[in-house]
Amino acid sequence: MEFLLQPNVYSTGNTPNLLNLLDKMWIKDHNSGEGTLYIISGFANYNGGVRFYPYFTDHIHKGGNVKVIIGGSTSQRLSSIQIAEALLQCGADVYVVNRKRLVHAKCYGYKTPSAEELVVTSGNFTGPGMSQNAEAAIRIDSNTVQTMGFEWEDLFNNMFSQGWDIYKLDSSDISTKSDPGWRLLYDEINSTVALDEDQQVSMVLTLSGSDTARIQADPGTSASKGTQYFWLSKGSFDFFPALTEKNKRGTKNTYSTLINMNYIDIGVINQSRVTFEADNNLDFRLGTGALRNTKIASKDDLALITRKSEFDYELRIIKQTDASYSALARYAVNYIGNYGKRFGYISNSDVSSILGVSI
DNA sequence: CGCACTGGGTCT
DNA sequence: AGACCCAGTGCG
Repeated sequence: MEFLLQPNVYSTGNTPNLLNLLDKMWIKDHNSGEGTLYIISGFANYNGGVRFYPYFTDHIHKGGNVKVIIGGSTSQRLSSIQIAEALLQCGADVYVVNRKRLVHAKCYGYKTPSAEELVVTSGNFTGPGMSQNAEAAIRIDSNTVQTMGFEWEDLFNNMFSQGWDIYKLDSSDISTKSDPGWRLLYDEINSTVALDEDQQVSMVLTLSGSDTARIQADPGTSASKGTQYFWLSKGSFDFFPALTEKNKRGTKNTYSTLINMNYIDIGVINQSRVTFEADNNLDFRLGTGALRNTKIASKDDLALITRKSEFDYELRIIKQTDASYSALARYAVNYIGNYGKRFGYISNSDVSSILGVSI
């Protein structure tokens, strides 16, 4: 049994967030191909599931099942077209329940011939719900699940027999989207809504040696070879748009998207790719090629990445010697990796007052 | 020539 | 084995 309140506020089992709790339950403690994985969530978006798509696919190819119930609405942005497509492409059964009030539960788990496990949480199957929102979650072990008489199939069957307005989506319908269930889902990519106020934030990231090696390198040298990245935490999926682009060459699944990056310090506006290396080493990387050879950032300097809108970002390097360094660095509260890297978020309005510029 | 890929390393 | 860290290769 394990309880947590994310992000990294309180945990009885050294698990910082819901994403890692589901990692443990579904991937570490469950054998791919065995039984059925279950998801119930009122809200769902692409980045909520991006860590799991290769595993779901593998699990289903080996004979397992994935059953998903998500909320939908024609008037509210509950669950997205993109996550429904991704889950269907994994081979999952996807059910959309019309109207928010009917599904406000968030439960995750699995059933195998020998065990059933259950996570009950406030965290939705979304990027923020998985990591940065303050959400509680409890993982209930199979003995306790059995003792209380919980069974996933009973829960699903009872939900299906309530007479609710439920639409089962079909993978053969992805291109046409003729089923009315699709109209209960919103479009993450082509939507024009402004960011919520709580998403008008900047990421504060301490830079590692590999983050700045190519920035410091001279052109044409061996140290300048390869791609210039900032390595991020996969706990920051929610800071970026849906990572819906899959790799075209190569065999290891990656999920990425392009964002518009305004490199304030050098006056360059470029597209930058943010990539999750799902089948390689779980790297989560932000391409920052415009900084190559510029020498404007050194190890332990800060990158301040400001999200202006869905796809528009600004990047500022804050040197250790800059006056604003300490005021900004204190927002990088999440320790990640094993080399002292930290990241965190600060509201854009607070960035404005610290830097004395309008963001 | 830059960046999508590759595939290790290292610490927990 | 997970998750950042690092140093490239070779493709377009």
